[in-house]
Amino acid sequence: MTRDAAPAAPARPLRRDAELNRRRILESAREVFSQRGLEATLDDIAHHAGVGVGTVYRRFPNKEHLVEAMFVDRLEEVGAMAEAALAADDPWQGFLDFAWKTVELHSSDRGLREVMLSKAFGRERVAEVKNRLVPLITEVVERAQASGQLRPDFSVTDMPMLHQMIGEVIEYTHAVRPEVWRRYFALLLDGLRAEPGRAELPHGPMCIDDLDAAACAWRPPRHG
Amino acid sequence: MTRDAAPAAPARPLRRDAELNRRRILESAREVFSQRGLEATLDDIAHHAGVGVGTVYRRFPNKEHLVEAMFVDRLEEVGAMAEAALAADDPWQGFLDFAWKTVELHSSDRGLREVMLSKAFGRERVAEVKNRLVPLITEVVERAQASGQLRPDFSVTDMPMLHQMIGEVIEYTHAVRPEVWRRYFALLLDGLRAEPGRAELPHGPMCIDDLDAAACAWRPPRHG
DNA sequence: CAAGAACCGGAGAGGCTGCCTCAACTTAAA
DNA sequence: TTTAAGTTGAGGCAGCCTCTCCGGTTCTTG
Repeated sequence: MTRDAAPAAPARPLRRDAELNRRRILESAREVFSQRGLEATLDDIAHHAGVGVGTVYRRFPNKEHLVEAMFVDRLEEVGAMAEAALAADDPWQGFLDFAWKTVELHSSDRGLREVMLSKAFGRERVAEVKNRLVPLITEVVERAQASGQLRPDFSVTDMPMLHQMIGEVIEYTHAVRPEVWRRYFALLLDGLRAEPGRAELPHGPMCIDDLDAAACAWRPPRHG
Repeated sequence: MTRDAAPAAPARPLRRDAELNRRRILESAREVFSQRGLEATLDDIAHHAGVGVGTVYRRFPNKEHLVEAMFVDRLEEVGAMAEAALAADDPWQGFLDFAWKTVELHSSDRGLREVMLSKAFGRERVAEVKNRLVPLITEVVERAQASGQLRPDFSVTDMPMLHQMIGEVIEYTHAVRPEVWRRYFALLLDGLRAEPGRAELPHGPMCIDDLDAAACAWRPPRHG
């Protein structure tokens, strides 16, 4: 559990009810951010936690600090996944597992996806964890390449783009067919093998009506 | 050139200066929408055209009508591309050309991309043109499959998802490496061939710094 | 060369949304 | 019992966008 936000806090313990509320807020933040992304309001989170907005602001100076407190742990999870991939006997299988698992994580947590792919959220701590991830993922990729199973012209910097692409599919379709992203990720992975091959797609295509429904729900991103 | 927006206008000709302004507005709308997407304000467009906002609103009852007037023609272009694809000798080459050309169109016109992939913009006329596109594209796909070169488990409904994926790459990277999307589209297409094969990627990977810059600029989409 | 219809400009009304504050009230803990 | 810590939620403030309005300008026609 991440501690509160004060820089070098003397760690004065919170009053019992306050501590309870703090937990409730964190819990709600996790739920709300994962469903609605970082655009969720602190008002939303407060309401969802059954406390007043003021209570949230008393505990976290602003949204950014809350995000920070929220996502450091989850980012560490990704690190653990990378380590598991490196421990795998078959480098290619390790790579595949890592890729599927991280995308799965993104699919279940919109907030995490946004923190991972943008530098606009979270501050030092988040950036630091992310930096620690880079060499790890690089090795996952290079090991798979060295084993001759991942195409040699693939690059670590392609990884976030993979996530970006599938992230968009998830965003577009989650209300209609929350699992179709697997189809497109499989398609993508079929283009990644060094020895070309075709895996069976793990999910059928959408029908036109699904697509229509998705198009109705979708709103394009807002500026930069 | 699309005419003005009145339902069954008696076609009273505009005054010369008014007509000039109307053209200027349309031209600016095309430019501004294509660069900044449909989130651009009518104020922006007016300013860019060197006229007052009032002038825009005098000519187009609201933003939606302007969008409508704007994009019907461009959508027709896509239809023409599909027909060209059907006329190609090699069905697979036709499919490839169509895919590359449409994505290229999206890459140069953010507004068009948004109109294509969302049902929230444009009204009857746009919807109608889009509907006419469906059977055409279906045939492009099926012809490529019948020739045995496009993988048989591909579906027409996968086409918009391809565009969605690459659209996101474009969005994410255009400020930094406006052409990398080609790399990822090639990767995707490598997963689409029935007979697996590896084409040389038409664009190298980004370096870490580029990726960082892209991540800084990127803001996640805003709700639905 | 009027006269007047059509047109222009752009400040700002009106409406929405989101971040955060504060004064009045409640409660745990010493 | 006292009091510091905690809570609350309406509302201040700021930004953003769509669209209106009216004083002033410009074209066109008789």
